Amino acid sequence: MMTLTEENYLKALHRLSQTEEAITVKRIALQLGIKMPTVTSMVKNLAGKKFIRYEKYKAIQLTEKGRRQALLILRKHRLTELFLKDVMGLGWEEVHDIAEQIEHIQSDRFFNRIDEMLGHPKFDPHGEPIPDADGKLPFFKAFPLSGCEAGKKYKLTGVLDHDASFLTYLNTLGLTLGSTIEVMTLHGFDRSMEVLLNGKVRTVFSFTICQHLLVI
Amino acid sequence: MMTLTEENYLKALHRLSQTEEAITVKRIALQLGIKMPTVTSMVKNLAGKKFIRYEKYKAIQLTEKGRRQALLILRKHRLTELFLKDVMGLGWEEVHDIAEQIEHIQSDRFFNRIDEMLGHPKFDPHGEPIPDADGKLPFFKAFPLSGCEAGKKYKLTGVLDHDASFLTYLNTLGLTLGSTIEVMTLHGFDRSMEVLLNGKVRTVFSFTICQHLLVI
DNA sequence: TAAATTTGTTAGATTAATCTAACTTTTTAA
DNA sequence: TTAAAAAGTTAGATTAATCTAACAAATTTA
Repeated sequence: MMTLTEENYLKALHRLSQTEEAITVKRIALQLGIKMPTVTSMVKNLAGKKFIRYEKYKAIQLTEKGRRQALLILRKHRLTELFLKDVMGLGWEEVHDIAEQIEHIQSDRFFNRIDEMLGHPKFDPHGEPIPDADGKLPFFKAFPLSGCEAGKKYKLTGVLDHDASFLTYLNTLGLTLGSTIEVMTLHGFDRSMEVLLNGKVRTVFSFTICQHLLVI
Repeated sequence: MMTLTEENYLKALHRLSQTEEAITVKRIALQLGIKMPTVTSMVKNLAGKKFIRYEKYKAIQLTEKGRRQALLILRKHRLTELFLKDVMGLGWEEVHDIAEQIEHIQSDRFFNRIDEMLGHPKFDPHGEPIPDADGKLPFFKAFPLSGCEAGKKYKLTGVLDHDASFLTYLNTLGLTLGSTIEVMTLHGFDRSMEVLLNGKVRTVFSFTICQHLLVI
């Protein structure tokens, strides 16, 4: 049985493994808001349990066992978010913090029932793919709005920032998953862009915002 | 902010306060399945936080603050049980262990939404009264079947044992809340009784079983 | 390439929750 | 009413997760 803290480390490790950069003690510490020595000792613990590969001063890697475990927690998190939104009627900006707690509940019955009630969904309320019961991820082809061309029309399929403040901002613009985003003008100097949302609302997105919006 | 362990102590304390017997270190230790010295130290901690009154070698008492806190946890537990049964379709024998975990979730939004979806219910799936958001309990007049008379007919309104094995046994008899129980014969020697359930099933209840069935 | 900076590790302390062993107080019963 | 039993406390150890201070290795940069 894993502790709650171990589960949170695995989740963080998985998130960090999704970028190009190597997984370092520093990055884990930043991600979790704790100090490096704490990470060093936990990393030794997780290595002892074969969730990660670790050698002093080297980059850290999830093992297959660790990756699988992380994806099963992610599955519980994302199923919970969708349940909170679609069954319980909460907003997409408030589901993350609650799911963060419920994902640690130990009960297959509970999560399988959620999965059934939602009809075995493939994506959560932020457009993130939900791993299946075996820890396998569905194929996923969206890319960030920051890599888009002027004059084209896209569909919002996901967001990479799950903070309530960001999502509440999107709410005020009437932006939800499935909304259209037409890129009007690209500004090279700060990489911001002028956009038309749902054919109605006209505004400017900073580069940071564009990086956090996934479209197809 | 209370720790999970402190919350579990308060719940245990509240349960123990509902019988005649004084709350002792021994009873708390038995209730929680831990050793007495552990209880002594936690009891000092809870007294420091004004949840209980404690003097060495004396009986322990919940303060008003402690009682209120315990009832708020109980509220979350019982709302969750009803939600798991009525919204998620789980059986009354499997909801307790899951609710035991969910009751520690910190989110007013979550539990208020559950309360709303259930229409502000007054009783959980085991017939236990649900404290309101202020920690007040609804009036409750049921009594155990063990105190009943032969030849009379009663309605099952609650159970005092929430173990899956006990509830599964009731399931096999077709007993649910609202079922009728007619007491046919009382046996003085072992205080067991012959009963007729829902006018159909005839069986014998041991004294222990009768103590765990609440009726009106 | 050597010095400075950044990153990582070790050692040792702290807190919460638990334990066992030893001792003390209270209660029961001979 | 005192001796035995039960209940309770204290002292000290353990584990998980965290910290700070000090040191060591790796990387960057002048």
